[in-house]
Amino acid sequence: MKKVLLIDDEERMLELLALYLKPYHYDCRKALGPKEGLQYIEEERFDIVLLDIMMPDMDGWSVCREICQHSDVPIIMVTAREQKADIVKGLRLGADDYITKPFNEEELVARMNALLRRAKPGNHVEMDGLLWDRDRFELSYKNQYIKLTPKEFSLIGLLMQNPGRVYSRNQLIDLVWGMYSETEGRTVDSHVRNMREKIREVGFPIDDYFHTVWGVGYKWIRK
Amino acid sequence: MKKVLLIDDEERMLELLALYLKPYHYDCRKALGPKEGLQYIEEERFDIVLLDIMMPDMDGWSVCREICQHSDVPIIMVTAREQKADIVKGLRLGADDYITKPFNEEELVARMNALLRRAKPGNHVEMDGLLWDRDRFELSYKNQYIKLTPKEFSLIGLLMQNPGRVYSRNQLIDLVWGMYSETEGRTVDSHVRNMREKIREVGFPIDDYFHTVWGVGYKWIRK
DNA sequence: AATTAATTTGAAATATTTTAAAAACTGCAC
DNA sequence: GTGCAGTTTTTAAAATATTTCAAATTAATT
Repeated sequence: MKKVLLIDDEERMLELLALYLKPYHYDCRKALGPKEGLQYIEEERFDIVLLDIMMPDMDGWSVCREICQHSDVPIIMVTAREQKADIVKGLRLGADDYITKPFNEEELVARMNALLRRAKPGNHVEMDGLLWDRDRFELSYKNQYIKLTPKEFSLIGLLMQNPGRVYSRNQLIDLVWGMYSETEGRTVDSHVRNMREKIREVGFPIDDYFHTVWGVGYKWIRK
Repeated sequence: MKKVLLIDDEERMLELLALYLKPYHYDCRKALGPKEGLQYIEEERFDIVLLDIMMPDMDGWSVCREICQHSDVPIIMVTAREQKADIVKGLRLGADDYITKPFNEEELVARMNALLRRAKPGNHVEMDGLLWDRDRFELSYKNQYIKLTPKEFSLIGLLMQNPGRVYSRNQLIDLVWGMYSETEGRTVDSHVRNMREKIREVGFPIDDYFHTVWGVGYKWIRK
């Protein structure tokens, strides 16, 4: 499910956009105004941003530039019809496309998909703000990076990608260490401990998610 | 220099487009009609295609579909104004953007650049004063030039153009040395060391940007 | 309370990266 | 061709970081 960030200073427009996108199963986050938008950008990872460029507080161009500096996320500008000069300016600043109000549902979705299709797909899972990203080899929570060792990283990745499923110590060794590893089961415990500690430190409620299943092993539970 | 394929069935329109793009140093190939266009696509590699969708011989949609099957090249449709339904259709078929006739030079170029930027890493990247420029084969920091060997130059370029992504030693060898190189992974380390030293010397805080990911490889992080 | 399992702890064993220096190679001028 | 200067690769050591493992402690189960 693709995560979309909607930035507009009109509550009504946010609702409208979200309504349009609902049937397509996008996961929409609504940001009322540029400040809130930028805050979200810093805290979470999005697949695409829809940005209204006519906001009074801080102009859309600044937001566009800021976003580009912080990440590579594709941006679609939402703008009033017939302002070609502005459009060119936006594309120069780093936006990828624009759509003019009033717009129709079909075009909006088509443009979003065209951009998403071209953006490189990554391998990642996200749970309540905790983001596991294989390509970056990073685990982060609200833009705080948690430095993990390779074993810790693989371990939590496996569990997060299969929420609900219990893995015994032996299964974990087979899957993370590789089949026929000589490693003993108790070793897993050490890595689990170290990992839990590191994640606790950044404020993520790891104990609500990463559970010990007594006498069996460990599991990640989806809230 | 970016290679552009223009497909239209009017000689005049081809000339016009080429004329528009001339000052921007694109390398334009003109294809008169869809047949010729598809032939070029099969024979050469282009960075972008401008496709007129109103052609009598074979309709633009088929061409669009064909091109997408043959390659990943970004496509901008050129179309008469106010045919929103058509636009949506095109975006679904694999086009990335459209522009309506009559168009102005600025918008055309802006759209092309936006697409090229996303499709392919550009010819130069800049991070906090450190400038990597492929055309000049130069890395510089605050107007001090850092003399790098070819391997060092490619290495840092690859990493700077994909900030955040981890590259394993083997991936780096495939990408920088070329696939099927016999070079061993440890060799990368040597080049990394030499490069770090050279960049450190001019005062750039390379260690804040160029990170070792223990047990995995190296990555460039965007601050 | 007895039993069993999980967690913590720290130190030893392993693995990886960095450093440094030597060897092999390359393109170029003579 | 030969020799040179610079580049690239290889190699081996020292420096770091991770992984393992076993003993001590704590927690859960019966």
